[in-house]
Amino acid sequence: MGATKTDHFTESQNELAVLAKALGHPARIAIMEYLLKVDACICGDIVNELPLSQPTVSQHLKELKNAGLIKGSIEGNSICYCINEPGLEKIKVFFEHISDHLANKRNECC
Amino acid sequence: MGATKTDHFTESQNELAVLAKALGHPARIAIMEYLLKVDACICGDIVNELPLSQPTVSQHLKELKNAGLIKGSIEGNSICYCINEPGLEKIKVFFEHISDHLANKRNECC
DNA sequence: ATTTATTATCGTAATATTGCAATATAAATA
DNA sequence: TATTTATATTGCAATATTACGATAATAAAT
Repeated sequence: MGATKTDHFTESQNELAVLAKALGHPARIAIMEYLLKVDACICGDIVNELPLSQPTVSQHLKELKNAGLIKGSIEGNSICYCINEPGLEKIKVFFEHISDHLANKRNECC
Repeated sequence: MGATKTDHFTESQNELAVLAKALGHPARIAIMEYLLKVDACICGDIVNELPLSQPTVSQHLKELKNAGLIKGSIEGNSICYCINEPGLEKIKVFFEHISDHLANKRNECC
């Protein structure tokens, strides 16, 4: 045991879970926020922005990339990272759906 | 090692990470979707809706509750679970911010 | 070609998560 | 009160995540 039973859930559920999981670490939230703040593809200095070692940051970047939340391209002898919109779009839609539901019908039982 | 360095990040970053992490499992996405679908506090049959054992579902419910995404109250000899709006609001705002940023300025470098 | 700078991978230790059987708890009902 | 019903907790095994030092890989600059 210990492994998630992904095959028992829908593709959509697994996809959302992967995206949410990728954001489920403060370092990865910090990376996303930084990429938004500088408003550009950022080449390099993400490591300097975080209180973590270079290998650890590299690993977090890899996870965000695998989840489809950021993308990176080679730019000289550094790598250019930026936000990948399609990935974010999926989560955004999920929360929009939730908001719609909650706005339409307020159940008061709890 | 192995423990997340929460004290090196801001409160907001940790808070968002906790919320995202709670949604980072297909079973918990499924629970949220079910609570939305039935559009009511649901008393009981969540276990029947999921391909997991009762203790496992109970544990997932606990995690969603700890993260502030759902709330539960005792209702006879069962428990009434429903979505906790303030918790969802925080993540929604995070994604709205991201959307705004991306809408305003499209960088084409990647 | 060698150095320098930047990012990725490997190896490993510490910790966390996932899942379930067994058991406990609490309320309703016979 | 005993029984049923619904949910929670405990304990444990399997697996995943987090973090970093050491090392490798890559590409520009010298």
